[in-house]
Amino acid sequence: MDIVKLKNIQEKLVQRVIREGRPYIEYIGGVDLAFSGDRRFAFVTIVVIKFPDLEVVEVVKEKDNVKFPYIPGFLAFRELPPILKALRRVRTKIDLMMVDGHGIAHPRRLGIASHLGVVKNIPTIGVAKSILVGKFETPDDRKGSYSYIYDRDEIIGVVLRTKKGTKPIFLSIGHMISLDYAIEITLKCVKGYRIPEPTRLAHIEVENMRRGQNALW
DNA sequence: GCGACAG
DNA sequence: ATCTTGTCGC
Repeated sequence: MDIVKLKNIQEKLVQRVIREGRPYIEYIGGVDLAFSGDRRFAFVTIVVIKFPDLEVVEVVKEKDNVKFPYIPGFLAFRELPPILKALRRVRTKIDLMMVDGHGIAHPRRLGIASHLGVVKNIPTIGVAKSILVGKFETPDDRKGSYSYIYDRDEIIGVVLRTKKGTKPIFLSIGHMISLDYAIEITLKCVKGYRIPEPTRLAHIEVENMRRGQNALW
Protein backbone atom coordinates (compact mmCIF):
# COMPACT_ATOMS: atom_id res chain seq x y z
CA MET A 1 0.00 0.00 0.00
CA ASP A 2 1.55 3.22 -1.21
CA ILE A 3 -0.02 6.52 -0.17
CA VAL A 4 1.40 8.28 -3.20
CA LYS A 5 -0.32 5.84 -5.54
CA LEU A 6 -3.60 6.12 -3.68
CA LYS A 7 -3.43 9.89 -4.00
CA ASN A 8 -2.85 9.51 -7.72
CA ILE A 9 -5.96 7.36 -7.99
CA GLN A 10 -8.00 9.99 -6.13
CA GLU A 11 -6.62 12.82 -8.23
CA LYS A 12 -7.58 10.92 -11.35
CA LEU A 13 -11.11 10.07 -10.20
CA VAL A 14 -11.85 13.54 -8.86
CA GLN A 15 -11.80 14.87 -12.40
CA ARG A 16 -15.00 12.94 -13.03
CA VAL A 17 -16.96 14.36 -10.11
CA ILE A 18 -19.98 16.42 -11.16
CA ARG A 19 -21.03 19.02 -8.61
CA GLU A 20 -24.50 19.76 -9.95
CA GLY A 21 -27.77 18.08 -10.75
CA ARG A 22 -31.35 17.77 -9.55
CA PRO A 23 -32.18 14.14 -10.30
CA TYR A 24 -35.76 12.97 -9.91
CA ILE A 25 -35.76 10.92 -6.74
CA GLU A 26 -37.99 8.01 -5.90
CA TYR A 27 -35.59 5.64 -4.12
CA ILE A 28 -32.78 6.60 -1.78
CA GLY A 29 -30.18 4.19 -0.48
CA GLY A 30 -28.29 4.51 2.79
CA VAL A 31 -25.10 2.59 3.60
CA ASP A 32 -23.20 1.93 6.77
CA LEU A 33 -20.50 -0.44 7.98
CA ALA A 34 -19.56 -2.05 11.26
CA PHE A 35 -16.53 -4.18 12.13
CA SER A 36 -16.01 -7.32 14.12
CA GLY A 37 -14.22 -6.99 17.45
CA ASP A 38 -11.03 -8.41 16.03
CA ARG A 39 -11.27 -6.01 13.06
CA ARG A 40 -11.09 -8.84 10.57
CA PHE A 41 -14.57 -8.56 9.14
CA ALA A 42 -16.65 -5.74 7.77
CA PHE A 43 -20.43 -5.88 7.93
CA VAL A 44 -22.39 -3.78 5.48
CA THR A 45 -26.03 -2.86 5.31
CA ILE A 46 -27.77 -0.95 2.57
CA VAL A 47 -31.27 0.28 3.31
CA VAL A 48 -33.41 1.55 0.47
CA ILE A 49 -36.31 3.85 1.28
CA LYS A 50 -39.02 5.32 -0.90
CA PHE A 51 -39.01 9.08 -1.19
CA PRO A 52 -40.62 11.19 0.14
CA ASP A 53 -42.59 8.84 2.42
CA LEU A 54 -39.37 7.29 3.79
CA GLU A 55 -40.82 3.79 3.86
CA VAL A 56 -38.25 0.98 3.80
CA VAL A 57 -38.51 -1.04 0.60
CA GLU A 58 -35.33 -3.14 0.67
CA VAL A 59 -32.53 -4.13 3.05
CA VAL A 60 -29.37 -5.89 1.90
CA LYS A 61 -26.76 -7.25 4.30
CA GLU A 62 -23.28 -8.39 3.37
CA LYS A 63 -20.06 -9.44 5.05
CA ASP A 64 -16.55 -9.08 3.71
CA ASN A 65 -12.94 -9.44 4.79
CA VAL A 66 -11.17 -6.24 5.77
CA LYS A 67 -8.21 -5.65 3.49
CA PHE A 68 -7.20 -2.11 4.27
CA PRO A 69 -6.58 -0.01 7.40
CA TYR A 70 -8.36 3.19 8.25
CA ILE A 71 -6.28 6.16 7.16
CA PRO A 72 -7.85 9.64 7.31
CA GLY A 73 -8.36 10.82 3.74
CA PHE A 74 -8.38 7.27 2.37
CA LEU A 75 -11.51 5.82 3.91
CA ALA A 76 -12.85 4.66 0.55
CA PHE A 77 -10.03 2.19 0.06
CA ARG A 78 -11.15 0.45 3.22
CA GLU A 79 -14.92 0.71 2.93
CA LEU A 80 -15.73 0.80 -0.75
CA PRO A 81 -14.95 -2.85 -1.58
CA PRO A 82 -17.47 -4.17 0.98
CA ILE A 83 -20.02 -1.57 -0.12
CA LEU A 84 -19.69 -2.49 -3.79
CA LYS A 85 -20.08 -6.13 -2.88
CA ALA A 86 -23.37 -5.40 -1.12
CA LEU A 87 -24.55 -3.07 -3.86
CA ARG A 88 -24.45 -5.89 -6.39
CA ARG A 89 -27.28 -7.58 -4.56
CA VAL A 90 -29.57 -4.56 -4.35
CA ARG A 91 -32.53 -5.02 -6.66
CA THR A 92 -34.15 -1.61 -6.40
CA LYS A 93 -32.99 1.02 -8.86
CA ILE A 94 -31.46 3.58 -6.51
CA ASP A 95 -31.70 7.24 -7.57
CA LEU A 96 -29.48 8.61 -4.81
CA MET A 97 -27.10 7.13 -2.27
CA MET A 98 -26.39 8.70 1.10
CA VAL A 99 -23.02 7.69 2.48
CA ASP A 100 -21.63 7.84 5.99
CA GLY A 101 -18.64 10.10 5.43
CA HIS A 102 -17.73 13.11 3.29
CA GLY A 103 -18.16 13.81 -0.39
CA ILE A 104 -16.06 16.67 -1.75
CA ALA A 105 -15.40 18.00 1.76
CA HIS A 106 -12.10 16.17 1.54
CA PRO A 107 -8.43 17.18 1.16
CA ARG A 108 -8.44 16.22 -2.52
CA ARG A 109 -12.23 16.62 -2.96
CA LEU A 110 -12.80 12.90 -3.24
CA GLY A 111 -14.26 11.57 -0.03
CA ILE A 112 -15.93 8.17 0.00
CA ALA A 113 -19.30 9.52 -1.16
CA SER A 114 -17.78 11.10 -4.26
CA HIS A 115 -15.61 8.06 -4.88
CA LEU A 116 -18.66 5.79 -4.81
CA GLY A 117 -20.64 8.13 -7.03
CA VAL A 118 -17.96 8.23 -9.71
CA VAL A 119 -17.31 4.50 -9.62
CA LYS A 120 -20.99 3.56 -9.80
CA ASN A 121 -22.06 6.55 -11.84
CA ILE A 122 -24.90 7.50 -9.50
CA PRO A 123 -25.88 10.63 -7.54
CA THR A 124 -24.46 10.57 -4.00
CA ILE A 125 -24.39 12.76 -0.89
CA GLY A 126 -21.84 12.64 1.91
CA VAL A 127 -23.34 12.73 5.40
CA ALA A 128 -20.62 12.90 8.05
CA LYS A 129 -20.83 13.26 11.80
CA SER A 130 -17.58 15.21 12.17
CA ILE A 131 -15.30 17.45 10.16
CA LEU A 132 -12.35 16.25 8.10
CA VAL A 133 -11.13 19.46 6.51
CA GLY A 134 -12.27 23.06 6.33
CA LYS A 135 -13.46 25.87 8.57
CA PHE A 136 -16.96 26.74 9.60
CA GLU A 137 -19.12 28.69 12.00
CA THR A 138 -21.61 26.92 14.22
CA PRO A 139 -25.10 27.21 12.69
CA ASP A 140 -28.04 28.52 14.73
CA ASP A 141 -29.75 25.99 16.94
CA ARG A 142 -32.80 25.64 14.73
CA LYS A 143 -33.64 22.69 12.51
CA GLY A 144 -32.74 23.54 8.95
CA SER A 145 -30.19 26.24 9.63
CA TYR A 146 -26.74 25.77 8.19
CA SER A 147 -23.40 27.43 7.55
CA TYR A 148 -20.83 26.78 4.86
CA ILE A 149 -17.65 24.80 5.24
CA TYR A 150 -14.73 26.55 3.57
CA ASP A 151 -11.35 25.29 2.54
CA ARG A 152 -9.43 28.38 1.54
CA ASP A 153 -11.96 30.25 -0.61
CA GLU A 154 -13.90 27.25 -1.76
CA ILE A 155 -17.25 26.15 -0.33
CA ILE A 156 -16.94 22.39 0.11
CA GLY A 157 -20.07 21.63 2.11
CA VAL A 158 -22.36 22.74 4.91
CA VAL A 159 -22.73 22.19 8.62
CA LEU A 160 -26.41 21.40 8.87
CA ARG A 161 -28.63 21.43 11.94
CA THR A 162 -31.05 18.57 11.47
CA LYS A 163 -32.49 18.74 14.98
CA LYS A 164 -32.60 21.43 17.63
CA GLY A 165 -30.38 20.85 20.61
CA THR A 166 -28.08 18.32 18.97
CA LYS A 167 -24.76 18.53 17.17
CA PRO A 168 -25.09 19.39 13.48
CA ILE A 169 -24.08 17.05 10.65
CA PHE A 170 -21.57 17.76 7.89
CA LEU A 171 -23.07 17.53 4.45
CA SER A 172 -21.32 17.69 1.12
CA ILE A 173 -21.88 16.95 -2.54
CA GLY A 174 -20.94 13.43 -3.44
CA HIS A 175 -21.65 13.26 -7.15
CA MET A 176 -24.21 14.44 -9.71
CA ILE A 177 -26.17 16.67 -7.33
CA SER A 178 -26.01 20.34 -6.36
CA LEU A 179 -25.36 21.40 -2.79
CA ASP A 180 -28.72 23.16 -2.54
CA TYR A 181 -30.62 20.11 -3.70
CA ALA A 182 -28.57 17.86 -1.44
CA ILE A 183 -29.55 19.99 1.55
CA GLU A 184 -33.20 20.01 0.49
CA ILE A 185 -33.41 16.24 0.03
CA THR A 186 -31.48 15.51 3.20
CA LEU A 187 -33.78 17.66 5.31
CA LYS A 188 -36.77 15.85 3.85
CA CYS A 189 -35.18 12.59 4.98
CA VAL A 190 -34.97 13.70 8.60
CA LYS A 191 -37.65 12.14 10.73
CA GLY A 192 -36.90 13.62 14.12
CA TYR A 193 -33.39 12.35 14.69
CA ARG A 194 -30.03 13.92 14.03
CA ILE A 195 -29.15 11.49 11.27
CA PRO A 196 -31.33 11.31 8.15
CA GLU A 197 -33.27 8.05 7.74
CA PRO A 198 -31.21 6.29 5.04
CA THR A 199 -27.95 6.17 6.98
CA ARG A 200 -29.65 6.11 10.37
CA LEU A 201 -31.55 2.95 9.52
CA ALA A 202 -28.52 1.41 7.83
CA HIS A 203 -26.54 2.04 11.00
CA ILE A 204 -29.13 0.37 13.20
CA GLU A 205 -29.33 -2.65 10.92
CA VAL A 206 -25.60 -3.11 10.55
CA GLU A 207 -25.17 -2.79 14.30
CA ASN A 208 -27.67 -5.62 14.87
CA MET A 209 -25.73 -7.63 12.37
CA ARG A 210 -22.38 -7.04 14.04
CA ARG A 211 -23.55 -8.04 17.49
CA GLY A 212 -24.11 -11.49 16.12
CA GLN A 213 -27.78 -11.16 16.81
CA ASN A 214 -27.41 -12.85 13.49
CA ALA A 215 -24.70 -15.30 14.50
CA LEU A 216 -25.38 -16.74 11.10
CA TRP A 217 -23.15 -14.12 9.59
C1' DG B 1 8.62 20.28 13.72
C1' DC B 2 3.63 20.26 15.67
C1' DG B 3 -1.18 19.33 15.54
C1' DA B 4 -5.36 17.61 12.87
C1' DC B 5 -7.21 13.65 11.19
C1' DA B 6 -14.46 10.96 7.84
C1' DG B 7 -15.11 5.78 9.79
C1' DA C 1 -14.95 2.21 13.83
C1' DT C 2 -14.70 -0.43 18.73
C1' DC C 3 -14.39 -0.74 23.92
C1' DT C 4 -17.60 0.74 27.93
C1' DT C 5 -21.13 3.00 32.97
C1' DG C 6 -22.90 6.28 34.45
C1' DT C 7 -24.78 10.68 33.92
C1' DC C 8 -26.85 15.09 32.35
C1' DG C 9 -30.75 17.28 29.97
C1' DC C 10 -35.02 17.69 27.20
